Amino acid sequence: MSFQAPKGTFDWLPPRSERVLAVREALVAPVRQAGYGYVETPTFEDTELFKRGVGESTDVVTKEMYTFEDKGGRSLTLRPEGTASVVRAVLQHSLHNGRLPVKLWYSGSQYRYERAQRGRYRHFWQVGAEALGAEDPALDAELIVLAWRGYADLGLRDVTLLLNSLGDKECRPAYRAVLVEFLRKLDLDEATRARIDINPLRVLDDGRPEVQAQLAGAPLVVDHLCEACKAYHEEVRLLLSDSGVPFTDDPKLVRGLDYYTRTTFEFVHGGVGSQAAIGGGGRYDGLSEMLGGPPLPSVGWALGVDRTILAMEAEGLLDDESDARVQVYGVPLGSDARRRMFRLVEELRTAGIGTDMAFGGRGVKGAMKGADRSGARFALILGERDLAAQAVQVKDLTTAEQTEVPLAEVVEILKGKLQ
RNA sequence: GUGGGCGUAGCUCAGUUGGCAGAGCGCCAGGUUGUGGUCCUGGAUGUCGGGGGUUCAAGUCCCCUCGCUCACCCCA
Repeated sequence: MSFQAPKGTFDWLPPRSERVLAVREALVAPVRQAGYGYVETPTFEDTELFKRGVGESTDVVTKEMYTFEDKGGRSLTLRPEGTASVVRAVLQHSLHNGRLPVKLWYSGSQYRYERAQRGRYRHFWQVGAEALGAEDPALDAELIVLAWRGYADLGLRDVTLLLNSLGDKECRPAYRAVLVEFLRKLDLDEATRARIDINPLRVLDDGRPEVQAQLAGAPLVVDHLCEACKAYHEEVRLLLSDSGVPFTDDPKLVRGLDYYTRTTFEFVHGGVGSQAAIGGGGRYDGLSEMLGGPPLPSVGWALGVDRTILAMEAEGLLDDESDARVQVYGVPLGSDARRRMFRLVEELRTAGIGTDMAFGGRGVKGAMKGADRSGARFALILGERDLAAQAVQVKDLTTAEQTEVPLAEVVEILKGKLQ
C-alpha cells in the first residue's frame, strides 16, 4: 500500500459511514425546526480572520492552524472552527441589517494541526448553530435546549451539561485583576505563567492535577459578576430548569477561544477518550466588533460529529447490523437475461424500490451469494427459460420460498410485497 | 511540541532458547452444469512497516528510520 490518509485523518467507510450522515441529521434537526437557516462558508479563510476572531493567545491560533500561502501571495488558513466564518459572512452580506436575530446552522469539516489521539483528529466534523444580533437569555437557553435534544434524539444518556458565565466587559476586567493577583502567587511552569498575562481565565481550565490543586481557593467569576450578568445568568439557568434540561454549574469552565462572554457551556461525555467535550459553545458579544463590525451580541455552539459517534459507541448505540441498502437483488443468467435484468432493475428503482443486481459475470451461485450479502429481502432470478416464458423467479430470501411471476407484473407485485 | 505502547494475510491476532511464516474470521472455488444464508472439501493472498548490523541462520537480537496508537498540553 503506497498511500494512506494523511497523519491525523481517517476515512469513514460503510457501514459506519452511514452513521455519520444520520448523526449529522439528528443533531441539526431540532435547530432547523427552530427556524435556523443553513449557511455554507468556505473551508478556508483569510488567516487574519481567525487570528482576530479566535484570539492570538489561543492554542488554536498559535500552534494548530493549517496556514498556507496561495499563488497570489495571500495567507489563507483551513478553518479551525466555524463561528468566525459565520460572523464574517453575516457582516459581509449585511444580514444583521435585517431581522434579528439571524439564526444560522452549518455542518462541515474543520482542521486543526494537532497530535492525533482518540477523539481528536486533524480533520474533524462539526455541526454548529449561531444566533446573531440579540442579547436575550432565552436565546442562550434555546440553543442549549436544542443541542440537548439533538443528543437525546440519538439516544445518548450519559451527556453532562456544564454551565458557566464569564461576565462581560463591565465585570470581567475587575475579576481578571483579582484572578491575576491570585495566580501570580502560585507555583506554575513558565508556559502557564505566560498565560496569566495573556488570558488568565484559561489557567482555571488547566487539567493537570498539580495545577488544579493550587486553584482550590481561586477567585471565581461567578462571585464577581456584575448585576446585569448575574441576572442574565440566572435567567438562563431558570429557563433551562423549566425546560427540564439538567446542568452542572462549573465555575472553572472557560473554554479555549478568546471570544466568549457571559454564558459558556460544554457537553461532556466519558466515552471519547480523554477528550471529554462532545460539544460546546457560548455567547460572544464582542466578536463582531473584533472583526470590524457593529456590536452584534450573539450566541452559538458547535457539536463534534465524530466525537458524538464515539460517545454513541461507548453507550452501545451503534450496532453494525442491518447494513441493507436494497430490498431487491437481481440474479441474471446469460447475456440476454442480463440485458433484460438491467432494464428491470431500473424499472424497480424508478418505482421506489431499492435494487441492486449481480455484476461481474459471476455464476448463479456467486450471484445468489451476492443477493444474500446485499441484505435484500427478495432475489429475482432471470434465465433463458424464464425469458422464454416472459416470467421471473421471485425468491424470498428470508423464507427461501420461490414463486414464478410474469415479467410484466413483477414491479407491481414487489411493490405490494414490500409495503 | 513532549512521553508511553504497538507494527506478521483483507480483518483480529499467535509465532517457544534465533532453525521451513501460522490460526480464526473473511474472500474464491467445488460438493449442487438454474439458487444464497447452515454444513463439508479444497484454494489464493505476506517486500513479517522500511533500511542497516550481528549470525551458518533473524518475524525473533542490536541500531536507525517511517507509520499507527494512547496520553500530556489544548479543544469539538
